[in-house]
Amino acid sequence: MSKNSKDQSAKLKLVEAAKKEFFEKGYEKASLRSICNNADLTTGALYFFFKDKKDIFNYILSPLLDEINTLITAHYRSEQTSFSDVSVILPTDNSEDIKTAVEVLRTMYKHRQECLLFLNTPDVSSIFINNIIKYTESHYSSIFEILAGTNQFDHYIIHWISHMQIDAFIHLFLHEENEDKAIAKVPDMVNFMIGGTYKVLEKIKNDSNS
Amino acid sequence: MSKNSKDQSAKLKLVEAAKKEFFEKGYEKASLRSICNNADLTTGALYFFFKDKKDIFNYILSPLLDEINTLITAHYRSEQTSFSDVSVILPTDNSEDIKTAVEVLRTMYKHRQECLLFLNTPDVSSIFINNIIKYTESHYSSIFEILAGTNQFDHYIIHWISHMQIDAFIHLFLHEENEDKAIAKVPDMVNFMIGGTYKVLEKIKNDSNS
Amino acid sequence: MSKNSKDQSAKLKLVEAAKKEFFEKGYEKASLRSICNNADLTTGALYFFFKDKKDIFNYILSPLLDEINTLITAHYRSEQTSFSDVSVILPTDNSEDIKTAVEVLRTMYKHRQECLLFLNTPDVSSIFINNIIKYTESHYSSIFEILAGTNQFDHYIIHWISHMQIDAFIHLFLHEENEDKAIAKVPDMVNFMIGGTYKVLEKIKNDSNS
Amino acid sequence: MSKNSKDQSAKLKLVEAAKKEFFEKGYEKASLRSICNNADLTTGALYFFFKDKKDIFNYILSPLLDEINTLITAHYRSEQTSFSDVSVILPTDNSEDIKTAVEVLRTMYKHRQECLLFLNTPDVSSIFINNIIKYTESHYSSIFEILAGTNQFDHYIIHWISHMQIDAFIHLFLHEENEDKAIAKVPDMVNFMIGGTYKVLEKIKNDSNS
DNA sequence: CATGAATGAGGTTTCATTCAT
DNA sequence: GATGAATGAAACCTCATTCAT
Repeated sequence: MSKNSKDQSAKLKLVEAAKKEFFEKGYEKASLRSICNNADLTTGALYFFFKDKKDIFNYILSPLLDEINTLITAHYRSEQTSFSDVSVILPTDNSEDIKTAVEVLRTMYKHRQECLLFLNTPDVSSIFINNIIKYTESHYSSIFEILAGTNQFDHYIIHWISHMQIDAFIHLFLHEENEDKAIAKVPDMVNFMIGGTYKVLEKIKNDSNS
Repeated sequence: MSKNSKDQSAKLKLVEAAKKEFFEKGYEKASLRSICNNADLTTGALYFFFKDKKDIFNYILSPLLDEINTLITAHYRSEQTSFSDVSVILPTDNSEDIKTAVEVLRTMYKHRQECLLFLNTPDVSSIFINNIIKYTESHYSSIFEILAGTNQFDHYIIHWISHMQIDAFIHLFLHEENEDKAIAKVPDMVNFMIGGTYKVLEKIKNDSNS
Repeated sequence: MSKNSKDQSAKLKLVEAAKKEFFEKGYEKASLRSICNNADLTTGALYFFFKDKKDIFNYILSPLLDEINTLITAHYRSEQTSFSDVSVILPTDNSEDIKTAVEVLRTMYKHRQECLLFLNTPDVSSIFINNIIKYTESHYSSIFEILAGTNQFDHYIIHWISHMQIDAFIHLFLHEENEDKAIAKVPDMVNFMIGGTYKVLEKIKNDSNS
Repeated sequence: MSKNSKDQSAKLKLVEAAKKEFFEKGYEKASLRSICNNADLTTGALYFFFKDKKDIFNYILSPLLDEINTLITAHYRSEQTSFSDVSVILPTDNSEDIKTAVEVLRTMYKHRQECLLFLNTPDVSSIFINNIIKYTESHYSSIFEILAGTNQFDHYIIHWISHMQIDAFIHLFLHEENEDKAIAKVPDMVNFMIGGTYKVLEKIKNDSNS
């Protein structure tokens, strides 16, 4: 046991100081010296635990990103197997999508600090987010082709809808610090997206019939 | 006259080199030394033409931002005078908004390079964009209250719709290099937004009646 | 142990090089690059030990200034308690002042190099010296009012006498490198000051009687 | 004639801007660019009129320094011829000295701005002032030997008295902006100096008799 | 006379990183 | 595990000065 309850392991102290520094100043402007000073340690100590600046940054984000990755890949794996009767009234039966999205949202709130940092670092987050958008996009692509009965339409609209869907969750997360309040807003957002998607599908059908 | 057609004025050379550097590396990581080297000039020369790093950055962006500001302020000035019969079929009569948006889009393509740089520099662009979102938001707020017949609803949804509307144009601009192709996609996006907005309004009405 | 007696700690080498540079070129024109070159170190090393240019400058002067401040404040504290029978033959009983002044002089010689640097940097020294002059002035002010029996006289003369008294010690320090020789000259200077002060007091008395 | 009464010759404008800049920032920190900007001219113009930074600085000071030099040299030339009966009551018959000093003081006030600048630039003024002190010193030296009847005394005291005498005028000039008020204070200062000098001479006589 | 452009050297400061101890 | 020292490169910026026009 440590002599003092305020004692933390050096690594933990570094990580805490780094989170603060990275979030406040951004990755580039964050100073390792500053991190070490705030952790009451020297730079040498940091380099014992971490390879370099990127390493400590990744170390902070990896629990969050791993968890999200797990959720997403699980989701898309299960999706390929299901996908049966789409003859429903709603143009998109995205109840599974929503379930996953809510899970992701919960994970984001669980690691709120890290997630804010992540979203504040576009160089890192954009790649990750774009990947998720691409998954979403290919998913919608199949649905659209089935529901519209054609693939003769501008696929940009699908990319955009996918982007918006992901962005909607990010926007929610950034504007509402309370997790439950955020989740309560999800149905409205989904409602909006369904309304929009329905309209778009309608137009595609009209265009293909004329 | 210049000896050689490849000769450009030093200021122009600096600006071109700076655009490239700023876009590739971002404002913070852009190096004035590097800009000057690429422009075949010394750093002293840059400081003859520009006060400091910020100054050359602003110099690059100001034509774009000035033009957009002019468009937007003109738009919102005219809006305060009109706003009469809303008893139309479409849930939102945003034809004027769209006209302005398309004008803004045209301006963005006119200064495409600068606009990409601008959007790539969140520290600068986020403030500007958030302002436009706020304008849009207050505009939608009035419309929603009238069309829904109540203001007893979560205003976050309006903020989000406003955000999406602006974001839609930015997304379009970033993903489509051809101006006319981009503009051709606007109706689809508007269609989507109308469909979504309609759905949201419907729900608000139902909720307020029950 | 160091490999070589010529090895000094890097900080010491920096301080020595800085003393030289600051004294020769003055604070403003002194170059940190030049200091580091002369200390066989890089500028980064300097910034490990010192916050900035001011910091290394202050580091050099503070032992001197702290010692002098201690002497002066002790002197003025004790003075407020004494100050009893002024019915002495000498117009000014400044034996205590002289004692303090000699102590200050000894401190100056103890840190001769630093003191020369200090006096060579008017931006820094003038504030410090003016404070001491002000103390001296208020001291003389009381004495003059008592001895002259009036305060109807031009107080500028007191300010000037105070200035001269302080300046006398500085002049002595700057012109005589040997401490004991300098101190040997103090009585003559005091003698002169007493002669002058006596004359001035005489005149004030005459003026106030007429 | 100029088109406009506000038009000044370019040289004059430069000189006025330079006086301000040099006085406010000191010689080293003064910026030629800044001077030229304030004079609404370019650096090239400055270099048409003046060789370099030193040149414009000297140009500003030379009228003052020339006038003072003329006064001083005239004074010391006349002095070598006079100097006859010293069998007077006053230890030093310095009526001529005072007359010259007052003339110098008047010249200083005539060029007050330049003189403040001069005194604010120790690198320049100290040489000039030391020269005057040396003149004064050699003058006092002769007087002391005659009046004391010996030259067996510490000549430092003469150097110091000379320094103080010059310094007294500078101090007066710096602390009193009104010329007539300043001159009115001269007799008190002279009185003090005479009192002090008398005391010192007395001591020298006593020492040489014992 | 004067401009406007450009140089080149120098300034202070910050930083990630390394390494002997 | 951790320290403290040191590197070396690069950062932004300022300046007196020059010169073709």
